[in-house]
Amino acid sequence: MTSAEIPDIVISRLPIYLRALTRMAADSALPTTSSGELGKRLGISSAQIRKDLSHFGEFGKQGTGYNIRDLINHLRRILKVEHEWDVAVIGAGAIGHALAHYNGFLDRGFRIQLIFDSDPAKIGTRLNGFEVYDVARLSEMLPAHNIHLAMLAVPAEAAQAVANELVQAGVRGILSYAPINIAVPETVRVQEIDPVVQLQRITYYA
Amino acid sequence: MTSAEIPDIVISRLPIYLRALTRMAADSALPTTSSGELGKRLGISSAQIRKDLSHFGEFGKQGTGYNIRDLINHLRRILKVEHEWDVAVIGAGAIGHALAHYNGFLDRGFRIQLIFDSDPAKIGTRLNGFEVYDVARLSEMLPAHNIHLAMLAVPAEAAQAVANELVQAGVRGILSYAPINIAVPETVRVQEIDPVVQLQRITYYA
DNA sequence: TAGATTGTTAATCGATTAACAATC
DNA sequence: TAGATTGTTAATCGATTAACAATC
Repeated sequence: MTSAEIPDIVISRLPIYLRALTRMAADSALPTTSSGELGKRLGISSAQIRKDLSHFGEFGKQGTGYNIRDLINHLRRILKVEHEWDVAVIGAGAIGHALAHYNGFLDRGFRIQLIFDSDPAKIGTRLNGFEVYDVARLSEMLPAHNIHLAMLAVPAEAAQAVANELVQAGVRGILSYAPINIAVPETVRVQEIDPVVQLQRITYYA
Repeated sequence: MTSAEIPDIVISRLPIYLRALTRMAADSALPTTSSGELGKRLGISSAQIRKDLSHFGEFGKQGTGYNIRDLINHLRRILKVEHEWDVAVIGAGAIGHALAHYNGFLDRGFRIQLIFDSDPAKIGTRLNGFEVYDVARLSEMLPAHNIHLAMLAVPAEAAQAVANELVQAGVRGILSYAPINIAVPETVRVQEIDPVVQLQRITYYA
């Protein structure tokens, strides 16, 4: 009954639940919600939500539903975002720039700490207050700052090589914006964001 | 036997296959590949790749595998990206800026045509050569330019209202960067990109 | 109490995989 | 021919849903 056996498809829905609940907490005066209400909002069946949550404990009350703030706290703990993770951004181009300026990270568990680039013209400049460091210093600086998460926003040609360095530097998870499949040891988790993949999932149905 | 009954999970893998094949075509001198080779590259079983493709036809040859260029063309046709789609970007902030400068769209089936913002300071300026238009002109300009796809890069508070306007303006698909669940009629397809959701899928396993 | 909603069970539904005849 | 690999079938595996006793 370790967490290892919980299906990844379940895990992938938890951040969606957490996001919707956080919004409900901000929008609504009511302290509670139900699997029915949450499901309607997300287009998911109430049974699926209850089943998903049941992998982790009993968070609701019959007749009443779920206390929103409590469930938020449970999900934060489950997803390990009760505290902030320090994150490095690799690549100070347009995507790195957008990431550095995005203000939606902090209250959802992530704090950008370091930004790297390989372009001498960018190294030493500042991006939203962050100094841009030489990517050559990855292996030195990530361990020194105890950083285990990285967002990869370099050109596709460079992505695999940089990913290798990240792994060497002790990174355990990579959010990759490069439109390629990067290969990493199975101890390292990769999630990728490729807008074209998402767009093509739309056009198929056109 | 219409395409409507093909599982969405299958559709979601096709852009990944297409992307990997395009890379293989560029990298390798060999004209063919096999489900085994492609699967190894993507961490997917060869059986699954053959099964997925079998929904659409017979594209391979026993003993030989698949001609890479042919399979690319089949997938482009299936995903309806043989020709480019004109796309609008709503929001000329950091994300809109990154999208406007991204040069990975055109050869994968998408061409940014119009950019909108609500900020008077941005309206009329240029972003990578594109003029930024007043978002109030959405409902006039999208139909005039025959645009049915949009990338939504506005603040979360504005996202639902803008999505409503997009739907009104005849948009059939939305790629949303807003960290909320936007509600649309079921004739409209939405895909969302939320880096925090992806990061939380990583930290769970930490 | 009556109404609402949970957590869980069992049934259903759907996706993945193993295996192999066909054949290049 | 021998080796390789497809497309497909059937079996297996896993996820979703319907239903309901428990209970707030």
